[in-house]
Amino acid sequence: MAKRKEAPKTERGQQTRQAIFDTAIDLFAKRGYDKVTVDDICAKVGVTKGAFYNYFRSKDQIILEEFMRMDEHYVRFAEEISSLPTSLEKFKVFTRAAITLMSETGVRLMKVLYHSQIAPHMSRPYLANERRYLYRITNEIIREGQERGEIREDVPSEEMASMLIDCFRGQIYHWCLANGSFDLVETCDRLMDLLLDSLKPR
Amino acid sequence: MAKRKEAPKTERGQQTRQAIFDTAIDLFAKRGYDKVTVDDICAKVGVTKGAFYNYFRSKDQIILEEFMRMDEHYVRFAEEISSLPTSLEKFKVFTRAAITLMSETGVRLMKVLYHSQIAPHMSRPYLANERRYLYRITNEIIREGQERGEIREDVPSEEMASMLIDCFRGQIYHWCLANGSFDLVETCDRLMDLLLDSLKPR
DNA sequence: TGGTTTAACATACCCTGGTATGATACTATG
DNA sequence: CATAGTATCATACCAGGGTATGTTAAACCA
Repeated sequence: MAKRKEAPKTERGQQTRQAIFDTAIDLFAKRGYDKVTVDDICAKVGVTKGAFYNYFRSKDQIILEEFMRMDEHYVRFAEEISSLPTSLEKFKVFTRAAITLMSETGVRLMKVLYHSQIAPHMSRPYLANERRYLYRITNEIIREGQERGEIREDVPSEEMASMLIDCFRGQIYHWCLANGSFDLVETCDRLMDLLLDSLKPR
Repeated sequence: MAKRKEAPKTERGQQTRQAIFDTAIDLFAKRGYDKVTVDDICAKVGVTKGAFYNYFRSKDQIILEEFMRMDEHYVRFAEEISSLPTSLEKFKVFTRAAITLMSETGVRLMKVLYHSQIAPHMSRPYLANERRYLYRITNEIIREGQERGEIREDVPSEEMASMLIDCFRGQIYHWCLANGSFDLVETCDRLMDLLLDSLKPR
């Protein structure tokens, strides 16, 4: 599922791959993604492009992999909300945690991600992969809410989840466009207030 | 405001610029944006890169300019909805017209736009320019609705407009990610049903 | 009319992400 | 032990967007 180009098969390969990854993330954080060339990364690690492209299919993929790790957090969030009384509250708290995570990740990294995911050659963008925990958990919250009669049932849960995620994603996209010049969490809180109303049964 | 690199100052310049623009749009439509090089465009026009970059600051800007023309349509839409009875209906019809326009523009072009607008070096993205007609008109509809008591007043109209636009933008982003594999207008119609509820006064 | 400016291009080049291919060294197998 | 296979990397190269620097020719003055 992770779609890594190819996992290293030797101990040495593991280390090289890891060194490339760590160095890249470090340099990106310091200078910004577009100010770091693949050659820069390789030079600092002490290898050449041959090594880089043996383990990563593109420069973008470094960012994508860093982002995919974030998905792991969602599972933790899902556990933490299990005790909340209503589905609406679960949705609210879970989403807020996710947005906070984005915010902490920083606009620079998020911007690179949102940029690369919509690139012309990108075939199966990770962001839209409905098997991600983000989708599965959101869908489950909605579905449960519908079952309990706390959420309107005229829209299938999958579709509802997708629409809601897209709404917040629009805010994130805007946040990236604006280079993080407004508080993402705060804005999404207000959006949440709007959306929660529309979820209640007719 | 248009931020064109530099407008031609002679008749000949006008024609060259126009020829480059028309040829580029034509080639993009036929082969797709990323399958057309700047040299391709220049070759067909019969000039060199020197001419191209004298009139356009980047390859992306061709797309952006095509898109900026679409903004003109919004003014027409705004006139057409002026006779509708309620603000909610105005918002609904106006937004639907805008989305339909995107849909007709095609996912290929929209994808290039959404991709280039979020590029690392992009400083003042046109999409987020709040002086665009899209923002001004939407804001005016909301403001009027609040004045009439048809729309909740606990959120300032500018902020409300921005949030709503972002919601639909999230759908468009998703649509681009999915390479247009679902019906954008239809999906946005369903989203509209959700959002309208949440706009009503508390 | 001669000199000066400047718009409109042409030429040559750089930068950088990505690829194609080859060399090396380690491992498994007969 | 010889051979084949394979993972890891190095070298050389390409493509394509973008830039820096001329060169030409028309317009504009004095």
